[in-house]
Amino acid sequence: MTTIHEVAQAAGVSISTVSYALSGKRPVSDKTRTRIEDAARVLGYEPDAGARMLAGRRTHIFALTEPLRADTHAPTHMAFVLATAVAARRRGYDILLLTDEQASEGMNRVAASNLVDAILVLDVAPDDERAAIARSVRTPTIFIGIPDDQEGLTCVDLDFGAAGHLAVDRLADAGHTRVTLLGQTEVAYRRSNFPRRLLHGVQDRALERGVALDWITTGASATDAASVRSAAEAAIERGIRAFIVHAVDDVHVALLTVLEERGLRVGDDVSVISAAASFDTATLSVPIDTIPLVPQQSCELAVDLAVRRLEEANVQARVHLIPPEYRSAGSVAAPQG
Amino acid sequence: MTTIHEVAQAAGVSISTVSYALSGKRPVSDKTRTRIEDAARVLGYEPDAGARMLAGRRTHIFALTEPLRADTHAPTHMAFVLATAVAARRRGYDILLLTDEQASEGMNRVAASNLVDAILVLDVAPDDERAAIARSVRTPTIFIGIPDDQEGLTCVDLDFGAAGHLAVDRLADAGHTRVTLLGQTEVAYRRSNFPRRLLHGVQDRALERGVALDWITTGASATDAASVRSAAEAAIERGIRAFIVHAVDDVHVALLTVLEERGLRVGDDVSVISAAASFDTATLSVPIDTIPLVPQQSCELAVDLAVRRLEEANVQARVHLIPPEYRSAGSVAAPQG
DNA sequence: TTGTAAGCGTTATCAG
DNA sequence: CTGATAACGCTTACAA
Repeated sequence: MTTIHEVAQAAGVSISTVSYALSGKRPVSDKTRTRIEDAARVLGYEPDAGARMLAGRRTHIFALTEPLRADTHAPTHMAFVLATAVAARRRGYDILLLTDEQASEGMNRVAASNLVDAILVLDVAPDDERAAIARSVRTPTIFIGIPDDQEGLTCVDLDFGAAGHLAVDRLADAGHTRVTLLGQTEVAYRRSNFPRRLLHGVQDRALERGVALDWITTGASATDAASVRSAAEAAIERGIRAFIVHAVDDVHVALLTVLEERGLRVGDDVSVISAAASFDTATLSVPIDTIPLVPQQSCELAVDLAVRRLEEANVQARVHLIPPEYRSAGSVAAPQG
Repeated sequence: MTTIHEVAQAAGVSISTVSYALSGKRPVSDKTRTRIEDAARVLGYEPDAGARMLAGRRTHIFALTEPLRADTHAPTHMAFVLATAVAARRRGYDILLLTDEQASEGMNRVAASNLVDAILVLDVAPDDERAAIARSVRTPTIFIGIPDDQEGLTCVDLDFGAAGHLAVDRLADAGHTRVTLLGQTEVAYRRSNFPRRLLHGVQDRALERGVALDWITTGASATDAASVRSAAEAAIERGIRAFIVHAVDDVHVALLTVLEERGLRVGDDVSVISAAASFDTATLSVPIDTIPLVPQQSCELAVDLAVRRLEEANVQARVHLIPPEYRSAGSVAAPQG
C-alpha cells in the first residue's frame, strides 16, 4: 500500500505539501505540484479512506436510504438510485446503501459513527418515519420526495401539482371539457405522496377550467391489463376523448391498444398526455406528449444541496420543487365534432 | 459525539477494556462488561468509523459493483442487490454501491484506498473486465455469476446447467419427446453467461434423452408480447405440448394466454416448467412447476465467502455452484393421446 | 512557498 | 482479568 510518506519522499517534499498539492487547499508552486502529481500517479497513490475520515472529518460517502417495499416499481427505483450514484460520484462521493426494513436504525447508525457526510432519502412516504430521524441527527439529510410534515427538512421533488395543472391546461386549451385521469395503483395513493399531489393538481385545475374529470386507479399487477382496458373502453363509450396517464408503461400500452382497436387516432381523434412517466415514452407505439419525471434532475439537485450543506455555513432547510417541463409530440388535438 | 473515552469514564474502566468488552476479542468479567454495555447504550456510543478503519484495518464495508446496462432486468437486479445488502448487514457489513460505467475504476479506487473489506461483483458478463481487476487487487473479491475465464476467481451461482438437466428430465420422465424452450432475449445470450449455461444444460440433456428441442429467443421489449404469442402458437400447431420457460414474467403470461385461448389446460393437456425465474411465479394465473433462482441463496453464500476470506487464512478460490431445486405445482403431465 | 508537529478515535501489543 | 501506550495515515493549524 502506498502512503503519503512514500509520495513525499519520491517527490522530495514534506507530507503536508503532498496533502495540500493533491487537495488544492493551499497554493503549491507549479513545478512541485507536477512533481508530486507524477509521483502519486506512478506509485498509484490513493489516500487511505480511514485516515482521511479520522483526520479530515469527511468520509466522502453519502448514505442512500431506500425502504424497498413490495409495491416499489423496480425500474423507476433503479433510475433514481443510479442517478443519485452518478451525481454523487461526479462530486467525489460514494453511495452507501441503507436498505434496512427499519431504515431508521441504519440512519442512526451511520450518523452516530460518522460513516457518511450526508444522508439522501428515497421513496418518501407521507408519514415517513425517517423525517423524525432526519431532525434528530446532526448529519445533513436531503429528501428526494416530500413527506406530509416538511418542517425543518430539505426536500427535492418534481412539482407534481404544477405537472397536473400543466396537463389539464393543455387539454383545456385544446378545447376539451371532459378528461379522464388514468392514475396509479390504489395503494400508491396511500403509500406515497406524489400521486396525490399530481391528482390534486389535476383536480384543482380541472375545477378552475370547468373541465369534468374522471379519476381511475389501475390494477396492482402488471399482468392484469384487463381492468385498464375496460375502464378505457367505458370512458370512450361515454364520449371522453382526452386522457392524462400517470401510470406504468403497461397502462399506457393498454390504453393505446384500446384506442387503436376503436380506430381512434391519437393526436387526431383523441388526446393523450403522459405525466411523470418514469420509463421512456418513446418506446410506445405512438408518440405521446410527456411531462417527464427526470430522476437525474432531482437527484443532481439533492446531491448538490448535500454538498452545499457541507461546504457552506448556513444553508436553510426548505422544499425545492422542480418545475415540470412539457414535451410535445403531437398527441393533443381539439375534440372532433 | 460520544467517544470511547467517555464510555470508559462512565464505566470507570480504561478505554482498552471498553474496546475489548464491545468487540469480545478478549474475555472481560461479566460485571464490568455489563457496566460498559450499559454506559455505551445510555450514551448512545457508536465507534467512529474512520478511527476503526485506521486502527483496525477493517472497514466493515463491502463494495457491490453493478454495471447496470440498458438491458438489465430491473426487478431481478433489485432482488440481488437487496439480498446482498440484507445478508451483508446480518454479518455487520454495509454495502457501498459501485455503479460506474467503468466499474474497473471504482474497484481499483476502493481497493487502493482501503475503503472496503471485500468486493462483490454482480451481473457478470462472459468476458467481464472486472475479472482482471479482481486478480490484480488485494481486496478479496467474490463474483455472483460466472465469467468465461474463472481462473483464480471465487464465484457463486445457481447451477444453471443442472437446472436445464432437471427441467428436461422431468419432461422426458413424463413421456415428452418434443420440447420448446422459450428463452431470454437474444442479446442476453451474448451479454450474460447464465442463459447460455441453462441453454446448454437443456440441449445436452435433450440429446441424451432423445428429446427433440426447439429454442426460441424472446423479444427485447416487454411490450411486444406478439412475437412470443406467435412463436407459442406455431409450436402448438406443430404438436408441441411441453415448454420450458426461461424468461421474464410477460413471456410466461403470453404463453399461458395462448394456451388458454386454445383450450389447453396446463398440467393436463400441456406441460410447462419455469426455470430460474426471478419473479414470484405464484402470481401467474396457473400454478407452474418452478426451478427458482433464489437470489438470497447466492448472495448469502457470496457474503459468507467474503467473510470467510477475511477471517480465515487460506481460503482457496473456486466456483461454487448452487444445486437447483424443483418445486412441483402440478404443471407437468404425460402427453395426451 | 514549504515544513513541523499536534491531533483525530480506535485497535492491539505489552505489561501487570 | 485489566491498564497504559504505541501505532494507524492523514489533515491542518502554526511556524519558518
